Amino acid sequence: MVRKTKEEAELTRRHILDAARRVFLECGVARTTLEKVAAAAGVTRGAVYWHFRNKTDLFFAMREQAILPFVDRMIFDEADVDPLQGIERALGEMIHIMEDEPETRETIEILSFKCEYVDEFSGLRQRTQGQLEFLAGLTAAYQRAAAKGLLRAGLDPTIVAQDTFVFVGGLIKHWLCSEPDECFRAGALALIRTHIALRRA
Amino acid sequence: MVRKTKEEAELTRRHILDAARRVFLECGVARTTLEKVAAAAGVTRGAVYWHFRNKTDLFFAMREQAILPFVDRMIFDEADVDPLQGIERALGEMIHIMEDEPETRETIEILSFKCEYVDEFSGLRQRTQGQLEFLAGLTAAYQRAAAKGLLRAGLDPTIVAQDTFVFVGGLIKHWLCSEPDECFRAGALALIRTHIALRRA
DNA sequence: CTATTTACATACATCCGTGATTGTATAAAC
DNA sequence: GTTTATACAATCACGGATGTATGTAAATAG
Repeated sequence: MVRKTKEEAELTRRHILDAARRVFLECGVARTTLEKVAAAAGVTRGAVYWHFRNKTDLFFAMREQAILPFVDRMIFDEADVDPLQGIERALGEMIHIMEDEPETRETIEILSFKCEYVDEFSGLRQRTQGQLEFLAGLTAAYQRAAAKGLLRAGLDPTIVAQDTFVFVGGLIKHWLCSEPDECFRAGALALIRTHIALRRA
Repeated sequence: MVRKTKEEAELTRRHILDAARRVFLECGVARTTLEKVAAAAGVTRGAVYWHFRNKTDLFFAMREQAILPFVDRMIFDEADVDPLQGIERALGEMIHIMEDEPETRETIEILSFKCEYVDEFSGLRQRTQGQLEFLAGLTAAYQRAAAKGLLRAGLDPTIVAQDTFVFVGGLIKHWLCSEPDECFRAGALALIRTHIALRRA
């Protein structure tokens, strides 16, 4: 049997994407061969080339799929009574996503440590749209906190937002570097709590 | 003329290392070919293979050379009257190194965005000895600050040290991502100042 | 029921990077 | 002054990855 129904084809497409993530994670993007991906997906390179133009296309497709749920859940509620708590909740949400959504975590791990930002990938390195929105959301939330008198006196909402933005970048990096059983992971939420508490009036 | 004197040979070795850094930075480690490195250094692959066993060897040699000065200058003075200011100075020093030592900055940029942590490189990803020492130094400095009553009440030195450690990781990442003329770079020192000020009693 | 398109598998041509081998002129050792 | 080791350059053989071209059987359209 060769020709598949549309639903089956969509299924193999997903299989290929899943396989790509696994192989990217294990071999790195550069050393990943479409042959390896195909084998991991139980198909041949023909199938991969049918669904994706080349490795780059496959990479971006995988990225898109995993990044979407991430940004969707990183929203700061403008009607929040306590914006600082809202920020803390959002950061905690990040940790939880990485904890119990392996697909997303693995993709972030690939983007962080398993690919080289050159040529067609160099565009990803500049702050992406999602990152800028996140920073903007942080800034707005801190401004709302300041307006409510919840922010410690003398703190510039813009600066603290950048500080938290930087903190998040480092947090993700170190969280991914640490082993699953390492105390750093268990302490991540405490770290976030301290981070926010430092800014509270 | 083929055979060179020892000093000349050492010079070509340095040329190759410099060229490797440039090519790694532009092409990424994976897409860097020893032919490119050789061409950039004005020699042939024969010379490269004479001085280095292979690309991995060359990579680690480049890394060692640039990382050494970095850790040397990241020392916390135990006799410091104001440990918090000592930490602030150390973090500022990092920024200054990245600003006016292009070799070190480029190497860190390669390590951050231009190589994939798989196989022979995966060992670099776990916290290295230098990183652990840095974290230990931070913790000790914060403990000294706490003992002197300089740390804000209720703060655990271990936690704040981890927080600063995470902050540093994020700071380097975002600093490298930002363009040289971007306001983020100019504001880095202010960010560090705020970061420390938040912890002061 | 026929024609056409789909969803792949298979086969092929090409290039590119690597490592090893060989060649060689000179510096250094004795 | 001869020998030997050095510091490369030049050449070669090889595998491996890519993209494309072709084959094909079944699904779908008409």
